Amino acid sequence: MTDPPAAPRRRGAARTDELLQATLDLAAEVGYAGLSIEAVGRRAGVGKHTIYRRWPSKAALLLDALSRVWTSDLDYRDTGDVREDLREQFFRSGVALSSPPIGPVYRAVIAEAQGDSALRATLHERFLATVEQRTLDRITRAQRTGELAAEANLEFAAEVLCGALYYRSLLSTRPIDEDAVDGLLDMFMAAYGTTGQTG
Amino acid sequence: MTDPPAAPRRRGAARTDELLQATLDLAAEVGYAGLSIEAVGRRAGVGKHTIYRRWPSKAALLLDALSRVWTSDLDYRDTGDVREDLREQFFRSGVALSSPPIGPVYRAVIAEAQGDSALRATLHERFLATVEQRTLDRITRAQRTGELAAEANLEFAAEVLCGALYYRSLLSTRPIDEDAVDGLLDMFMAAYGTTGQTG
DNA sequence: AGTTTATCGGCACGTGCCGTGCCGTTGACA
DNA sequence: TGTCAACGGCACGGCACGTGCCGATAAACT
Repeated sequence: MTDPPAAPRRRGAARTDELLQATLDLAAEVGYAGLSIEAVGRRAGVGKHTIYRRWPSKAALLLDALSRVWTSDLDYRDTGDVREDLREQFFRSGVALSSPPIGPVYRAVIAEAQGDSALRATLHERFLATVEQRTLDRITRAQRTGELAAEANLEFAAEVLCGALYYRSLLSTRPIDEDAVDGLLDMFMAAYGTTGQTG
Repeated sequence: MTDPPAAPRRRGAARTDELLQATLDLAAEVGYAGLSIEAVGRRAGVGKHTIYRRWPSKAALLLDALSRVWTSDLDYRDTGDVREDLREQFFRSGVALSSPPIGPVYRAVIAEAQGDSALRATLHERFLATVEQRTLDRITRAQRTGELAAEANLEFAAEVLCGALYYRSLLSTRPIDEDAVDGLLDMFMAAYGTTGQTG
C-alpha cells in the first residue's frame, strides 16, 4: 500500500514559479474576490510559509505575478504610422487589462494600493511609468520623423494617453472599444499631428 | 452618583447624519486603512445594526459619505475663458481628491469597487459620469461661443480630461500641480482651441 | 554511502473585520 | 401613560492576515 508519489515536492526556484502560476490561474478562475494568500496556498498545495518566505506581503506576490504576464505586451510596433501603432497597442492593452488573468490581478493590486502609498509608488514605478515611457518613446520617434509637431511637449501627452486608457478600463465601466480609442487618438492627433495642418 | 447624561441618544435621520459625519471624520483621522464599519460604529458610539439598518454594505455607506462632501465642488465657473475655468476647476478637484476626508473615502470606494462590478457601475454613475458631464457642459458652452472648434467631438475630450485627472491623483503618485494641469490643457487647447489657428 | 540542514506541508494561534442574531433599554409618539 | 420601533451592547460563525511550531522530506555536503 504505497501511497502514490503524486507530484514530487519541489523546492526553491521551481516552487516560486509554480506559486506565481497558481496565483494567475486562481485569478483567472475566481477573480479578485477570493484571491487571497490562503487560497493561493490551497490551490498550489502549499503552506502559507512557503509563500511568505518568498514575498513579504500579498501585494508583493501580486506584483510579481503581474510582471510575469504583463511585460510581454508592452512593446509598441513601429510601422511608421504612429496613429496606427498607438491604436493597435491601445486595443491590445485594453483587452489585456479587462481579461483574466491580468484584469483581476491588476484590480487586486490597485485595491491593495489604495491603502498603502508605498505600494502605490511601486505600482507606478514598475508598471504605469514603464507603459508611459514606452508610449513616450514611440511618440518621440514620431516627432523626429515629422509625424508630430516638433515643438510639442510629449511627456504630458504620453501620460494623458495612458491615463485615459487606465481610467476607462479600471475606474470606469466602459469597454475600450473602437470609438474610445479613435476619440482619444483624434484628440491626440488634432493636438500634435502635422498632417492636414498648416506648417 | 447619577451618570452624566452625555449626549441624548438620537434616532432616525439625525443619527444617519451623525453616522455620515463620523465616517468622514474617521477617514480624515486614520485614512483608508482602519476605515471599517466597526470603527465607524465605535467612533459614533453606535451598534453595528444602526449602520446596517441604513446601508446594505460598507460601500453604500462610503458612497453616501462621499456625496456629502463631493457635490459642492462640482460646478465649473463660467468666466468666458474656458481654459481658465478648466484650470481652476482641475486644481480644486486635484486638491479635493488628495486631501482628507475626500481622498481617503474616494480611495476606499475604489478599493472596494475593484472586487464588485455593481459598485463600480454605481461609482461611475454617481461620481465619474457626473463630473464628466459637467465638464462636457462647460466645454460645449465654449464650443458655442467659438472658443472651441465647432466640429470637435467633445464627449471623448471630456472623458480624457477627467481621466487624466483621476489617473494622476488616484493611480499615479504624482501631485496635480501646475505643470500637470497646464500640460493637459495645452494638449486640449491645441486639439480643439480656435485661438491662434486658421479659421 | 550516510549525515546534515534548510525547506517543506500541516496545523494552530491571535487579531481584525464582516454581517447577523439576540436582549434589555430608551426615546418618540399616540 | 402605554406601546413599539429604534437603539447600544454583546456574542457568534466565517474568513483572511501574518506568525510560530511541528515532524517530514529533499537537497547538499562529507
